[in-house]
Amino acid sequence: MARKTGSRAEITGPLIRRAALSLFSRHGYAAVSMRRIAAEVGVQAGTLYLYTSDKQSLLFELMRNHMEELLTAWSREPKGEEPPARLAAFVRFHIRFHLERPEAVFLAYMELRSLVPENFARIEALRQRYEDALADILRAGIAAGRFQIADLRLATMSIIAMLTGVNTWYRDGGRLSREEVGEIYVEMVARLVGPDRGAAPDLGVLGER
Amino acid sequence: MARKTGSRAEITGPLIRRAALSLFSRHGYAAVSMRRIAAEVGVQAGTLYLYTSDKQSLLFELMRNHMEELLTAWSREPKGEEPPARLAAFVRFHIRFHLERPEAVFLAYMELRSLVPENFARIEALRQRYEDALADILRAGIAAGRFQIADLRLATMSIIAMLTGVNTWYRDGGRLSREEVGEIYVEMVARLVGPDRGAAPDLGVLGER
DNA sequence: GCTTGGCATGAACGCCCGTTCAGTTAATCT
DNA sequence: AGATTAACTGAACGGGCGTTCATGCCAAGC
Repeated sequence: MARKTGSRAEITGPLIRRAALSLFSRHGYAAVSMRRIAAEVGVQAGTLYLYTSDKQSLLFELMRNHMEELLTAWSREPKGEEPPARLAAFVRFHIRFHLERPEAVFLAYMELRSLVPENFARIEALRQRYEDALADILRAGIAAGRFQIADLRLATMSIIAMLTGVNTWYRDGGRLSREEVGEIYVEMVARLVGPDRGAAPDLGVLGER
Repeated sequence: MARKTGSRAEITGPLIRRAALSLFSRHGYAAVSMRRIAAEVGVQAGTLYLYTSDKQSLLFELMRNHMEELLTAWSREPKGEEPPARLAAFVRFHIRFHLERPEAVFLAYMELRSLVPENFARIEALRQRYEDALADILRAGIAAGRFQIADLRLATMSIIAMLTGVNTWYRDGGRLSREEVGEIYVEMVARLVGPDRGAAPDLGVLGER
């Protein structure tokens, strides 16, 4: 028979990570003390060291966990065959995934400079793999004559930047749903990469709103 | 007769602001102590308080100064008449201005959360005015039938995000000059906002590289 | 009922923080 | 030469920092 509840440790660990994520993302790594994290969880500062070796590791594990979830989730995403469909899938996935975990996204973008060099390199490598996933789609689309792109790297960085930018302004309960935002971005990104209009929805549908 | 050199105070003040900008942007506001800024300038910590009322004001003045320079510079920029030309001017201006002062840009984007609410609101208002400048161009282009845009706000945010993103990867001495990057972005933004191809340079020119 | 061991405490360590201010220096003015 | 003043020092204030560790608690296993 299964346990009804986990041991205390099995609960406290995640609680610490959740509190650290929330506080780090709101106030910044350097501005949040171990004592403040502990207070949020309801324990003393010393207790944190039963679950993490030090403050830097706590930050690094949060960021690594986020980046690995991102890569895993994208690898499991249904993507379609043709480059335009794959690109549309990437846009929808990116917006949905990032809007689901705004704190982790904010942390991963803002606290890179708080990582010691070794940890920075590891996170950077994971981020690079994600960028490459998009670049691969664009490259395939160029090769297939479906995209018209002046510079692959600049197009890649532009798309990532505009998609991630959604997190800075989107609020639930606003004018547009997440899905509506996703569809408008699918359209804008499709224009950005070239003249192929085959797989993109007709603008008129969105224009009617 | 005019003074040969300024008084010490006229030199030390700017030195403090420059050191604070550099350190804040590299390590973050919370991670930089007043003593460290003072050491960079070559004075004792107490001296800083002859030039700023406190650490928060030092940060706020740096951010406010940056945002006001941004708005002033844009207001003085030659812009052209037609919306497509104005949009291209905005793109070129944004990239040029931001690449000229990466530290201030980084600070203004990363340290908003370190501002007390009153200062945050003031910086936010300045940023809003800049966004509005772009939104006004897009609105005029829609009204003139030159742009085809599904959602004005989303297009505005997308363009700002992709342009500001240049600062995260551009390095002098790299594959492309600032001007080349600017022209490629002019082209990508032109596609984003609609089918009007009149004012945009032919892609072939860039494609030849 | 007693022992074991996982879990948490809370005091302590040495250090750094933002800010103040009485006192010192050195240039300028009369 | 002496007075004035702007510029800066360096010590001090109260407090918080990350981290360690001897000690205690209490539920689980015998």
